Amino acid sequence: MFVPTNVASTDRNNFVYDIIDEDLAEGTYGDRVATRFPPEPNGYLHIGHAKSIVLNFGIKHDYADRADTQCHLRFDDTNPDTENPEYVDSIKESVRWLGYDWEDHLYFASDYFEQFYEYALKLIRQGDAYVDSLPEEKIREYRGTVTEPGTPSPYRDRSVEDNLDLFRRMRAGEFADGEHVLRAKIDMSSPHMILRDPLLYRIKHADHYRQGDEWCIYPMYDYAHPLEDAIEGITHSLCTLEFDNNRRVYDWVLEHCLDEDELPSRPRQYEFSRLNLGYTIMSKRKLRHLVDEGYVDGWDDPRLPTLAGLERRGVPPSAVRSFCREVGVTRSESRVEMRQFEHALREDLNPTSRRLMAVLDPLKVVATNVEEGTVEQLEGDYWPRDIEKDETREIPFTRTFYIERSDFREDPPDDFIRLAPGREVRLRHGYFFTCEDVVENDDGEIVELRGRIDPETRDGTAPDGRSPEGTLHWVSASEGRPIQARVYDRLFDVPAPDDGDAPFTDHLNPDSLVVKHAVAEPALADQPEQARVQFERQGYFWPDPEESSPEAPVYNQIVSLRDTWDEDETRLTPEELERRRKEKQRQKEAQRKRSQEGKTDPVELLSDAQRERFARYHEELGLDREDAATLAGDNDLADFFDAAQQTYDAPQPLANWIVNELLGKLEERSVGALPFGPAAVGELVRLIETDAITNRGADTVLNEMMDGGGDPQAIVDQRNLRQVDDTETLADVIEEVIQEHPDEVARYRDGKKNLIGFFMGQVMQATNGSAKPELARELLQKRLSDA
RNA sequence: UGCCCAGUAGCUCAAUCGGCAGAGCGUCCGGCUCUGGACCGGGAGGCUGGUGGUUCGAAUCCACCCUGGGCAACCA
Repeated sequence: MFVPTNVASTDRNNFVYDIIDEDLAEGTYGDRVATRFPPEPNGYLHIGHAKSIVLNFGIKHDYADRADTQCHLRFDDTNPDTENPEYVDSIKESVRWLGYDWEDHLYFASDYFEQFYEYALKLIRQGDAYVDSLPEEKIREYRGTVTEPGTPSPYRDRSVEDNLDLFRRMRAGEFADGEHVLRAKIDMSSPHMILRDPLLYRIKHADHYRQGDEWCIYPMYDYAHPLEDAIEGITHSLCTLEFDNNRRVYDWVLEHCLDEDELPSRPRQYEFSRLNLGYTIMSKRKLRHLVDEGYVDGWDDPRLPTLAGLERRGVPPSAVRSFCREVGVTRSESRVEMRQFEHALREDLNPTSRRLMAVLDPLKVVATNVEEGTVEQLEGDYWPRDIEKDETREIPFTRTFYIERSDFREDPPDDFIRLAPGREVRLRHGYFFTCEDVVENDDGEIVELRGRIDPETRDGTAPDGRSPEGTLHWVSASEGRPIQARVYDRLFDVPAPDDGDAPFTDHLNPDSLVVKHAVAEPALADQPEQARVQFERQGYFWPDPEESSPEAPVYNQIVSLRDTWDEDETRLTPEELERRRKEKQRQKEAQRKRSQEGKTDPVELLSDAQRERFARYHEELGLDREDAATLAGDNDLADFFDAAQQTYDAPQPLANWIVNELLGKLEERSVGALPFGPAAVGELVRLIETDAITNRGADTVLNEMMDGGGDPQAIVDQRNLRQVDDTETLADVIEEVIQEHPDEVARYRDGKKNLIGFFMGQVMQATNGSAKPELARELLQKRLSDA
């Protein structure tokens, strides 16, 4: 079991953690934090799911010291057509592999079928659900489109008795598939398609892998999911962005199924963006296609982003966890570069993998001054000097050995620091070697290199102090052991194989798997079972768990070493960076133009009646165009504005406040739902305009009014928000702030003038936001420029 | 031509109540080195999608616009 690190819990904050912090502070759920990972057992898990698993189970660990936490593994198995136990097992296995433990919180949505049914009866009795007998196409037709409202089904107004009877008979199996459905009665004309009477249940005479033929009606996701969360006492229900729309039904279901007293602590859904990785695909359907059509070797093919594939490839689960923490949790869609994942792998593997030598693409080398048949045992450290581990192994050196074919160039470029004719290199853990001859076959292919070692350099240093630039790995020809090395590259050769019109299989990278007949030093056979090792200068490898055997070792490359010399087409050269920068600049410029061209006068968006009101606001009251249009465009808001003028007749300041401040705090509420009326706002604006309070003080007052109403003047008195415009008082405050922040003062005087904002912030904070800002700023600037 | 979501460094993300625009990756330069790895030091890279507004002060609030994505399954 892994122990979460402090880094993970304190540094890796995200908006979900902010929400949990707040709920904990307010006691929304007491001291409970319950999350869940709810896969449907219809496929294998992939790296995208890992993000969700790490988020959900990570919360359980990160909050364990502050709250009563749990994370459920729940199979969302409400569709009998696609689900089966094989997937259940593989999912459990992958969650465990990632290092997480659901303890005794293993659940199946199918266990709740009876409860779902009871809740459905409740909805019907409340008049919130009805049985619709329209055929499928008609339902679709009646739903309307994104631009046209839907029309109610003729069955929408069936009596509660009829609905109850029909629904019971649906369950009893009296009807064929598709004859009836149960629908929520919400709003067929809602601009949110999802609220146009969503389906709750459909008839499906199918065997369920856990329930058998017990049921012939099955609940839909939108209905089942919120109830599953509520039944299990989930507090924060985290899912991906595409469920954003569904949240409206989620809330509706809970608000109509749960009792009044359960609502304050009901589960809430929050969405985050799913993980997209470059050069691969993440859709279950497409992954299945690759497996079924034989493009890859099963769900656990090491090239696949499935967790089973990563496991087989040798990726350490700890690396997947830290990768997921690194990419973070946000609501903005993004595509993470593969190199970010590779970096996480290397970071994990570097301190934990022994170094060994293996030549993947062997080129024969003969050291002519070494006697034939002698085997000299050299000693080699398993760990580089910067890793504090001290272990060695013996490495046999012989007259004939292999080096990497790519480590020799007959005609080397300037910056090539490896072997070339006449050039000396260091053999890792061994002698300096100079190449003297190149032997080619009839085709002109290099088949052998000949040269001499310097016997004085056995310990890696020369008596005369010379030191070759390059160091090569090598393996004795007679003592080395043949192994098969499978070198993997990205599965696709484009960053986004999902995009575009061409079938995604067109972008398959033909070189995603290269099998090498390699040779490794003998010590490789002495490693613990399934040990991950680094083949020096190449990458990290481990034995394939399925196909490797002591007699015929097969090694998978987990990830290559970072290589700053080899040409890599995905490498970001300075030119490429410059190109991208310019490209971005161009796009911004183009966008600017388009946004200017597309700009419309907000007045054009008004109806005729609203225009009349706009004209009055703009021409008679003298409001500026935008404010007038914004107010006129919202009848409730405009009424509110008109009423507020009765209290305080100052149109433009009132409009400013209502549009710029009140509107921002309203969010989804309407002005009618506020705990205070227009008179209070009129009063508030009067306080500002008469210089009784500052804008910032007014903001504090408004916030308090948003929570519980109240009289502005009373709040001002109670919270002591009266504006401070007394020079002496302010000077004292400023003096104090300056004394407390000598560093910032120095930096300000050094030229970092925008620190004035910082100082203003301090002054405002010290005065509870009631310092007269213009005066404070003036005094501050004066005081700060005094040397 | 509806509703919802999102635009901050090349990439992924931060930025407390509106108050100093930062970090990791990548990149470049230097150091160290028996891995062209790792490590250490330093640099470059930003009109916070745009325009206007509110404010002493806007990445953050308001309006309009631009770009990208999601939603019209008896899938989840």
